[in-house]
Amino acid sequence: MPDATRLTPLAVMLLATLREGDMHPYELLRLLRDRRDDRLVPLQKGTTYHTIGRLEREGLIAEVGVDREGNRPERTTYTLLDAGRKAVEAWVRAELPQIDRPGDFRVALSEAHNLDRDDVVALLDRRRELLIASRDEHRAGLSRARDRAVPRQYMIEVERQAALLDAELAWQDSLRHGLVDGTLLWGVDGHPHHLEAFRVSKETLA
Amino acid sequence: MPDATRLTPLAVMLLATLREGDMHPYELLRLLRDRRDDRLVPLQKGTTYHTIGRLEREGLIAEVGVDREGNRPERTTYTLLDAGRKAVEAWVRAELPQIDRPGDFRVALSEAHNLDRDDVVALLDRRRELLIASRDEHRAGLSRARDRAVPRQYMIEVERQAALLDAELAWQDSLRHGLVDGTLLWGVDGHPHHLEAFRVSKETLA
DNA sequence: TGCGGTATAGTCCATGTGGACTAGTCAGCA
DNA sequence: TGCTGACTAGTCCACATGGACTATACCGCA
Repeated sequence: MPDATRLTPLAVMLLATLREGDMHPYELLRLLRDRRDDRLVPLQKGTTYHTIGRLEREGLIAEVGVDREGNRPERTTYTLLDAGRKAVEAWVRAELPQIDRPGDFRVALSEAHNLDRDDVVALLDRRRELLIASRDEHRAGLSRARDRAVPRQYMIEVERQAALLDAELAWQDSLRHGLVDGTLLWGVDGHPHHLEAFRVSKETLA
Repeated sequence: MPDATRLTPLAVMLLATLREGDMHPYELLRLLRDRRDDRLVPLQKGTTYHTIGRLEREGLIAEVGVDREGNRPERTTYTLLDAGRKAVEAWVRAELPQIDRPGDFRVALSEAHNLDRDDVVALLDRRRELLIASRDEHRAGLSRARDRAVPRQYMIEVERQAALLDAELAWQDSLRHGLVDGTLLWGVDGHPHHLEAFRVSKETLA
């Protein structure tokens, strides 16, 4: 019921950004680029406009007037609907425990601050199991390969993957600790001046 | 000159697999699936057939007869042309030093054994600089954020990325050591029975 | 005053992807 | 013997992506 149509990572970023206020597509794009969000998703113009159109047809955002400045092309401003807000949350909940689609996970992690602490911990715990299973499969493959005297040069990508999975596990466990023992402030507790702080945080990478 | 048209990761895998002998598309697909190469690239049927068609039009592979068994649909067998062989190598050379498109890098790494040792070291050294630059940028962003008292909850994705870049660097340095001090056998030295060993190595993940 | 470059704002088309569909074959089982 | 499900082999269509294109406004500089 939450949504039948699967959101793309870009769609999620656009919806999430619209929480900060009504905007027109080009403004969204410029904002995300200034914030270096092209680290997370490719930010192309064509794709952005198409995505906005789609989100409107799906009832997640809506037009709120067409303003025009001087003789420039008209700018259609959009607003985030409640369905859109819910769709983001559902998407984050769905992607946070996954390990395929690493790109999507990064986006989900960036938007995880919308969920509350306990939910994030639970979702990441599910992810942890998948990480361990995958790491073990890779290790098992490596030892089978050794048994069969397979030259190591063919296994370097598997070795790398195992190493990175270990690193991911280590990082995630440290995040978990921060979340459960309260070291890492979360949600409303975490930001003194609410949205202003958020806005700044995003610009800080530039 | 090497290629004007950009290869997709799947195309590279298909070309690389055709080195093991002439095959028809379905056989390629089944082989790659058995080898769990869907770890590296999505292996869909539609995409596979389209890619094969494209590779033929571009002159990287060629039909070598249409065989048919019983009343089943005809199977068009393809062979790897020399241009195709070169295209794979060029692609690997191009992707191995990059850090955007992590998925492509994994494919390049899997096929790196076609290049010789010194080339791989040189290409990875270029990549190392990019890794360090990116890691440092992420760290700089984090300390700027601290200075401006940006709540840490908004920075967790950046923290993660910095941590994973460190892990990647550590892994890559260990690979480099193996390559330069000869611990890691490479190229023809590395495999006692040539292609048989290779074939086995791929199946060993299953 | 005129020129070029960049920013604003958006459209359009070629290509790539992936799920749905077709259709025959074979093995197991009731 | 007939039915079901899985495997073989491939086609087709809807959608997403991204580069190219259009067109106006503004700023600096010569």
